[in-house]
Amino acid sequence: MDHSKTGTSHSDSLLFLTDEQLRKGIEAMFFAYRGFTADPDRILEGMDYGRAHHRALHFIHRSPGTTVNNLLAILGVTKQSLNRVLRSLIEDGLVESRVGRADKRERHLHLTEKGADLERSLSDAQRARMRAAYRAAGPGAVQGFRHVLEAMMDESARKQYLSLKENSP
Amino acid sequence: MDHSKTGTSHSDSLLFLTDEQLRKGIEAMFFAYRGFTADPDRILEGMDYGRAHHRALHFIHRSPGTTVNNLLAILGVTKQSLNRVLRSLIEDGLVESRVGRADKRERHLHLTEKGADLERSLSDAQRARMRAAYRAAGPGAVQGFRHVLEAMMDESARKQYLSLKENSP
DNA sequence: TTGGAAAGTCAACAAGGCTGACTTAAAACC
DNA sequence: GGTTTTAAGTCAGCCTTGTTGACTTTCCAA
Repeated sequence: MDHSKTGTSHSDSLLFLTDEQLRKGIEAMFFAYRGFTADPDRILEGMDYGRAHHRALHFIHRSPGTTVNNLLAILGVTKQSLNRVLRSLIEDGLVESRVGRADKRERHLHLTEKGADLERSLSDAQRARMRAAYRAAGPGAVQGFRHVLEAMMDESARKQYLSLKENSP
Repeated sequence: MDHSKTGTSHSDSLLFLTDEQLRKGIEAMFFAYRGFTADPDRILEGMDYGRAHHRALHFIHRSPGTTVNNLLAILGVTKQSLNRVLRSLIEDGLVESRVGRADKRERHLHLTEKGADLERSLSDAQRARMRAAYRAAGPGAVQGFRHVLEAMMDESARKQYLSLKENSP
């Protein structure tokens, strides 16, 4: 297989896709993801919580009343892994677990006021960075950013991403 | 603080930056990063290696002869953490560590043929996904994608990202 | 020649993934 | 009504990848 730049570029209808360009994109993802998680990580360090707790808080906030099974599917982790995180959040009074009314096997998850406070401080920080990045890149860039990211997801992730509240495109 | 949609949108010269939009961007990063790492992860599972090994191989490939200290700065991990990864790669004959000529304290890292083979299979998979995403999103989107990601990085990460071989913009 | 930087090593630990086995309760099925 | 399936939770144990702290060896440079 030929991995030189000419290998993909000359035979390709989209000439801009050199391996060089692709490598830059890959590295951009790597470095940007670090920035993306840096602010919440900073807030959480020192507390007993980590990135896993942040993710749980985010998706419970986004979809109040979601079930444990739902959350498992979204986060893509095992029940045991999530349970550890969820247990500490419930014990500390950040998350409330309510027995389902229609189906009593299910537990519906909600943030308490305290949980909502932490979630807000985390997402404020993350949104601030995202907002700054969007502003710096300009309106046109935002659409492209989202398009590429959506195309990069696995099928199942894309479905989860697109589901729930559909909003203005 | 007001976190409703109107809180940021009405007083803002860039009207598209609603909290809703920002949340979508945040979730896009989360789901896309999973897709981004999925293919290499699949290749590495079963081998004794993980994502940390992939990262080391990538940056040694990109900058042959880089020193350990250099690599530490790029990867943003501790010496001990990298050392464990590097040791196994060297023991398995994927990476070669050469004593520096000018400064014999330094070790310069190179991929062996075997190491280059693995690196190639990993980056082939990752590039294929990136290429598909770029194609699906179209030429205009790629610029926007990169602009937003670059703006999202920390200062130090951005410098590292922009340094080394500068290529066609 | 001495101080300090670069590299490596050892020990111990934590977060957050994983598998496998098992319980409980409730729903769904036949 | 009895059986099977499902949702949740738990226990035990493992792995990877990150961390800190203490220490040694090498060797450059002031």
